[in-house]
Amino acid sequence: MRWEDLDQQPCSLARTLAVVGDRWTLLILRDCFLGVRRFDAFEQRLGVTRHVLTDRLKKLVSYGVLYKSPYQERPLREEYRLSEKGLELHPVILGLVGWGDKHMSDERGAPIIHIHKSCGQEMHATTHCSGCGEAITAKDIKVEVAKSWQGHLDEFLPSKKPLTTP
Amino acid sequence: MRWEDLDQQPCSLARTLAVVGDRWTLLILRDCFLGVRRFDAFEQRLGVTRHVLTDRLKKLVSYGVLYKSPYQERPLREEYRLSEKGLELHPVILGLVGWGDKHMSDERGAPIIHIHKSCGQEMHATTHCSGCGEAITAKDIKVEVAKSWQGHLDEFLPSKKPLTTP
DNA sequence: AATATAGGTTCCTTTTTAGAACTTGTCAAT
DNA sequence: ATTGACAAGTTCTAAAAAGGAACCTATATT
Repeated sequence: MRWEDLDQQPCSLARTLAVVGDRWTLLILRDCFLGVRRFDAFEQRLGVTRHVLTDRLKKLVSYGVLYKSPYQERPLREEYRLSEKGLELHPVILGLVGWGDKHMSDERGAPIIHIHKSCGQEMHATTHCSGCGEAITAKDIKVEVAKSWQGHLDEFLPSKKPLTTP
Repeated sequence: MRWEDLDQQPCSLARTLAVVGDRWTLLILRDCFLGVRRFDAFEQRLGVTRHVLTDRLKKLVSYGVLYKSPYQERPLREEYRLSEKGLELHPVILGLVGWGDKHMSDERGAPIIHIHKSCGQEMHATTHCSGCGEAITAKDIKVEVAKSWQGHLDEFLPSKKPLTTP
């Protein structure tokens, strides 16, 4: 698979990675969620080269994750803001942060805490089934090819034959 | 910021990206969650070069996300399996897949469906507050510097002053 | 007239990735 | 006994991406 074809793959994960799956994009989006909006602010906070930053912001705008909004005229200056589509990446950010809090923290613990405004508590994200509302882990889920894709994805799901003895 | 210092940053997102934030790693982990375990299976499914695959698998093992498990001797052959730590990345995968299902699908819809074994329903992931259990969106959450990090992270959270007029 | 600012673009170097061929230990077939 | 296949890599060269610094443009300030 070539990297530039990622958004044509029959896999939603691959298609999402076509948008956010390179070196700097998720760090840029983290800063967006923290309220950063301007080119030079991203540059200074991330230490990313201007060339790469220009490219990533353009890509995020072209996919509709960010949009440009003018904040002054003469000379025209625009800032980058999360669209509704971009805001919906929040669960991905929370998932990555939650894993890092648990598995990558040093003795000082998590640097940033999240507070649920409506209940006031310090929280981390938990993942639930949209059908029944119960909390889930990886082992609670199985996957299948969707009806509309059957016959076009036959070799995508590995067979469930035991691998250790033929 | 240099890319190789990412796992030293005072940010759990950055630290997680040090493990999973490069081109192929999340696709490799997707395949792990689908049951793929062997070097040549990853290579054929992903079309990644053997050099890069070797490097990424080594990195995932060194961070404890995967572990090697022998499935034959003479000659020794080992497969790569998700550790408990790796299994806990499932919410990240579900988050990316869910966003792609919603925003990157074509007219055939999502290619893969997820079924919650215990309730039997087709599901997608929803994100909840660990404190009160309510479903949340980006706008329900605010962030603060943790007590143990105060004084060391002053310029990390942007000030909340209005940006448009000084 | 010189300097600052925001948001880039251009140029050159270094690092990563792609693509293909080669290696190693073992087993099965000719 | 030799040949070929298999799994899991390693080694090479070429292409693509990222890093780093200087330059550009329009306006506003000193």
